[in-house]
Amino acid sequence: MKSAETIFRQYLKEKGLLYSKQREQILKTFMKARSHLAIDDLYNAVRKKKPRIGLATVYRTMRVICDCGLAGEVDFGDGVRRFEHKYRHQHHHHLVCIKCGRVIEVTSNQIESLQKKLARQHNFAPTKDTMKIFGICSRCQGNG
Amino acid sequence: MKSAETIFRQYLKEKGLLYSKQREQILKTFMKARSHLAIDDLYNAVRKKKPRIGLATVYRTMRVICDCGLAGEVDFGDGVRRFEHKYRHQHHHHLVCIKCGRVIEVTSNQIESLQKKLARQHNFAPTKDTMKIFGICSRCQGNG
DNA sequence: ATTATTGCAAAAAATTTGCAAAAGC
DNA sequence: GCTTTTGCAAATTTTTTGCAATAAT
Repeated sequence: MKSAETIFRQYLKEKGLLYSKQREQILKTFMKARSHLAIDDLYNAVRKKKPRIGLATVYRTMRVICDCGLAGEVDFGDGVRRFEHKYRHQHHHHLVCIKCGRVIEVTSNQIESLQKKLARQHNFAPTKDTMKIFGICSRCQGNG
Repeated sequence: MKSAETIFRQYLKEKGLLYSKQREQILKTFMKARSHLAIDDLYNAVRKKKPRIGLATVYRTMRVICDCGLAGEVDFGDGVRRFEHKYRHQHHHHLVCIKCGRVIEVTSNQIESLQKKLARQHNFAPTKDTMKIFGICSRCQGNG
């Protein structure tokens, strides 16, 4: 299977874009980091390696990384845009704890097929779907 | 069944808040309008009745209207915050057309119960859930 | 009379853009 | 060498906040 870097390089070449040091570093940092990072988290992490990098470059590069399918945007309803990994990650949904912010990833083939069925019933050609359940996670139910 | 206005008034009283002309007008305009309106749509609609109203008042009031359960925030992934009706509306999910922006509301008891099951499996106490399917709607599949 | 609310303008926060200098191919 | 990208700062966009004047009970 192709590495994330290979996918990125091929995508850039295909679109006539360049493989800059900055893009390389941002991809590396993103791939290494935990999922669900905000731009700011990523910006700070990248700055440790490349202190002079600009925030705009991180924004611009994350768009490209999303476009090539290695990352996806997620929104947990708190107004903060986050990115999650899509390389070697299967499609999943989220349980979002409204107390501690923890995010649990879950998969369900049954939900997938119900989604497909719903789309079919409405003659709707689906390209993407998201499902989130907000609530209190097991850890937080114990503490006040 | 209580009217939306009654619910709003009772909520305000209960919280020690006042029933101002502005709040009255914003609720009326919201209740009359189609669902899924952005703050700006609502602001413009309200201004036709009360030209001197401030945008901040609309923001502040919509928060109260959400808090009392008459409206809910929705996000269709385009960076625009919208509000939908929750008065006499059953819980539903959305099919969002990425071409024309049309939003189709759908309900599915099966999905609801799978969501509950998923939550139970993770010892997660759910308070809210959202599901959205993005894709091309039937109308748009015909055109180009 | 007392307290909450308003409109306005200013502040914040998040994201995008213009541009000259630098880097990639 | 030509084109894309970068860093920076400025501009946009969206939302919130401070505050003196006003309205609600």
